[in-house]
Amino acid sequence: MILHADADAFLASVEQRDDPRLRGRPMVVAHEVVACPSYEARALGIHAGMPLRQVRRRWPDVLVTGYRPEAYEAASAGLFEVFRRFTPLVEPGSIEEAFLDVAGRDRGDPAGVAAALRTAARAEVGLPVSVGVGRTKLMAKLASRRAKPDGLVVVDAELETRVRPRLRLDELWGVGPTTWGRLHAAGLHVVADLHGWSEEDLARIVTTAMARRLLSIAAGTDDATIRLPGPRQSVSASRSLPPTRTRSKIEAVLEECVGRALHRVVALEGPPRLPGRLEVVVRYDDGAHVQQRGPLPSPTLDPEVVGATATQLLEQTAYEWDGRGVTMVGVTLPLPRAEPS
DNA sequence: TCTGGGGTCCTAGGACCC
DNA sequence: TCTGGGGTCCTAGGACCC
Repeated sequence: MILHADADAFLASVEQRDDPRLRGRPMVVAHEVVACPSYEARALGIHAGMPLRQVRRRWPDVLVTGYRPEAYEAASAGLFEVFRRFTPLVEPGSIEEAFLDVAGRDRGDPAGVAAALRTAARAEVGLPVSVGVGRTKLMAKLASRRAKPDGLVVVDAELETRVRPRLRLDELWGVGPTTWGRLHAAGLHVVADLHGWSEEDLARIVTTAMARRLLSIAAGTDDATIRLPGPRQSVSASRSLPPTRTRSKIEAVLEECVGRALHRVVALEGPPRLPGRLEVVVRYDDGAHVQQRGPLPSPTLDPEVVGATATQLLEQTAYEWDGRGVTMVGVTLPLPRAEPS
């Protein structure tokens, strides 16, 4: 069986763990906008993405904390240490969630393992972790969603048989607004609607990979394989800013992003990995993104060289001649595959 | 109806080689 | 010299995730 373990309101829970005054109270982790509300804040109607100003106006008593990235990374490391003690087959989904394969482990029934894992995470890391148990990754993930907050849900074979055909397609992991729009337009709403469709026909509506995945979900043969994480493929840094077209400001923010990204590449474990290419992204005040990519003169971690290339790519976005204001700039450093040498 | 700051994966098309 | 077929690699652009 597959477990999906997911820390509840991760950022807010770390803050509440570290500051007793925040416990049991509506609070948010925010910087201009809400990144993570505590469950007490969610009960009021506060959600991620809400402007902080609005929160302060409507709920003056809600407590606000800033970000502490180091604390979140440490908490994440602690959680994964606990996970890996239960099984080496751990597939990270993000800093706060993972799939675990506990089949064939001599540790009792999966529900018992899941309960023990929740207890261990609470005792050792101090965080509430919800766990879903299912035959496939999809089932485990849906189960953990329903287990929140701080709960455990097991989807056994019988429940799966009843639930699977009725799943809404937009609930499925990997189906976003675009794909859902296409499926909906074709009259497909729940998994059972896929009955009788061939991959060929479905691939005329969505991509072939998506068609294949959807049909495997309908057939109950969807993914139950844990994939162990490989080396990181890219490192990026970005910063949003008030709408501007002032070149010096934008270039300064870009330089800062280059510095942060390079710093993080240097900090990666293992042999050094030198980026040979660079991507620069600009977001305008209407939400549109523009990207420019190009090679570095040679693979390097030299901030001067990377910064110069970044500035050139920034020029190539032609932001200065665009009427719109720039609200975000960022860089991505694609990393070469780490070669066993 | 989407903040901000991260990431991954898939697909199409072109270059290049045999 | 031209045509056709095949494979691989790289890049650009999206969609989606937390």
